[in-house]
Amino acid sequence: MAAVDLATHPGHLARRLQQAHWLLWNTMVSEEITSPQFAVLNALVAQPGLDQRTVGERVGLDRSTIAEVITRLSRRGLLDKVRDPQDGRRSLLRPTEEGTRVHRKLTVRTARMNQVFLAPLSAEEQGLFFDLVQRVADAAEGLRNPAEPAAR
Amino acid sequence: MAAVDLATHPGHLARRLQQAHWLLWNTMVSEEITSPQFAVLNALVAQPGLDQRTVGERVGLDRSTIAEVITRLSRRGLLDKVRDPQDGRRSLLRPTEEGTRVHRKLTVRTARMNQVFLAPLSAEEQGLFFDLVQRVADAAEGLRNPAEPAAR
DNA sequence: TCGAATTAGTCAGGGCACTGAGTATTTCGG
DNA sequence: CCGAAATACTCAGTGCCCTGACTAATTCGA
Repeated sequence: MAAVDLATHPGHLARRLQQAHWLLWNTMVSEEITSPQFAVLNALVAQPGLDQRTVGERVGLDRSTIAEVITRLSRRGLLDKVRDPQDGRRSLLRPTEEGTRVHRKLTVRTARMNQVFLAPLSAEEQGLFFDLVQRVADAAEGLRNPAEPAAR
Repeated sequence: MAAVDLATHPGHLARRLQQAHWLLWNTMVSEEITSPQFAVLNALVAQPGLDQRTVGERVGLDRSTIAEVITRLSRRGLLDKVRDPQDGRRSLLRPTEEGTRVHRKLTVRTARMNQVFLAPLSAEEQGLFFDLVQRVADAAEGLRNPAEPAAR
């Protein structure tokens, strides 16, 4: 009676979108390495020697989650983790050779997957898709840090 | 060197979108009841007496996940779960009074939250957002069931 | 009618995501 | 120089999400 239509709820849609992506990733890219794992690997290939916190920030994972992801990647031998001799709090990360190789392989597959994923949209629509989703996500993330204290 | 820009990856964007939504839900709707839990409650308010599988289908959760969500809702006393006397395989679900009350309360808050979430977009853009995201999600979900065997 | 599918649900296992509390290390102010 | 604050990370706890293997119940066909 008083129920709403979930199709009008952007959050529900967001969840479905991610599930859909997960499915496609799993079948077209890899069953071993997940999308967040690839994101971490990608960040380290771009800039080896980053510490955990920074990588997490770059790919959008909190301190706990990034720790888990790194543990798994390290267990698979795709990255090395060493204590920073300059600052004993940090762990410095860099991809292994195997990690670099895997990253290269998945990059190709990921590109193909993205095409399939966005295939239902025209080129202009794809641009729009990125723009709209990014603006919504950015705005909501912005609400987290209540925007620099106005005064001073 | 060979790293890609994650901003061009729809999957990464989808993940960020969902995280953003989760954050907003948590602060504006409820810290107790999650968005998937609300979706299940909503389906049962619309149609009490559904079985687990059907509810899962309606809200987009697989058999295992729907079972967990229902356990939690039931533990909180928001729904009743009874064996179908007509078909001993099924569990029939219906919201309790408390469940209905909670659903009503959250419906109001959810509407407010959705407005804030989509605030960065104009009215037309919001329509577009729904259309684009829905089409991408639908298409990917469609790939799961390889579309009715062409020749019978 | 009786045995082979089919169907609903459970269970174990792996992974993502967040919070709050706790530990170790560094930095900074007095 | 030394203690308080900040910083990086770990750990425990909760919840979502999926697969594959299993159990119980029903249905369907020979």
